[in-house]
Amino acid sequence: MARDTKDILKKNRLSVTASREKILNLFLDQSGALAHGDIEKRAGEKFDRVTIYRTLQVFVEKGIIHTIPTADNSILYALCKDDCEEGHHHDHHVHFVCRQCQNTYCLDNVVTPDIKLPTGYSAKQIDVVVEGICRQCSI
Amino acid sequence: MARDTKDILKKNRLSVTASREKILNLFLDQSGALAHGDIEKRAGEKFDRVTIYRTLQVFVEKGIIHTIPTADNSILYALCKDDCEEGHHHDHHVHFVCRQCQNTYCLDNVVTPDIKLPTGYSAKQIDVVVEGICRQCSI
DNA sequence: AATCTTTTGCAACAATGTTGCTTTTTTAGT
DNA sequence: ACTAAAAAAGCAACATTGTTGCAAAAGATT
Ligand SMILES: [Mn+2]
Ligand SMILES: [Mn+2]
Ligand SMILES: [Zn+2]
Ligand SMILES: [Zn+2]
Repeated sequence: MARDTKDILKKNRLSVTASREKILNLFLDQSGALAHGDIEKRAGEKFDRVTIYRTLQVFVEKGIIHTIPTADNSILYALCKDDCEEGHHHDHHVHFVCRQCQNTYCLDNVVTPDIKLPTGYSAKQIDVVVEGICRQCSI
Repeated sequence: MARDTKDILKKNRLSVTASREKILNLFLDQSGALAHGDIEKRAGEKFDRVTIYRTLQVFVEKGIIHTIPTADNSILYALCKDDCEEGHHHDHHVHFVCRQCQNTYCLDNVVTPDIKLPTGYSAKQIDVVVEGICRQCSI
């Protein structure tokens, strides 16, 4: 349980609690994205499902984590490494879903491209999800 | 109930049934994407929920409709206008979610860009979802 | 340490999705 | 058109996932 978690929570004006530290640590210890279900399993039966839902919601609102769109009805969450703020995210990176290991990664260095839209449409946010084989799995 | 639906179903070697025709027609009559819930409402209480689930599943497998990734845990479906085949989709267009009317549209003429990935990653499929204001809503 | 505030856990509920089985409908062959 | 075989629909039961209100517990502040 690194000291980091307390700092991150305090910096975001959140009270420091066991579940918040635990859940935040899962994200810090992990390169990929996590679904609510993953957290429920890895947290080790310790926390109520409702607490996890509420914690994830607060983390998203504070700009600590962001959601990743998927085509299969599961919301994924990953740490924000960009300069996200409360109520305002700035995640402009591409997400990668591996068909083999099933993990989803933030490709923090791959910036979402601009998209030329037809007249009349204006873009506020662009999400790119690439599906394929990740580095680990192509070795 | 246009003649089209029967043809489309037959072309895909599916038996022609009332629910399949009804659901297929909802997609044909509609420019935007539909969620399972939308279909349940618009079909007018006529069909069992299970039938709708199974119909959507079959349509996706046959390449008649495709799913659209969302960040809010709802699977959206839209007609395939590209040359999709059974078990193999070829939808390479961008999807647009309007923040105002909440509709999701296939921008069939906007092709998904290539993404340069870090070494080791290989792409099989690229999904782009643009969020903003649609043409209708910006008038 | 005492108080005030926030978060947690619980229970109950709602919504969504799945499965097995029976009945009904469709299809294909006569 | 009639019949037999095959496929799909409907139903019920269940599983999973997400939501809400409220009392108890824990955290922050003085
Ligand atoms: Mn990300
Ligand atoms: Mn589409
Ligand atoms: Zn992988
Ligand atoms: Zn709109």
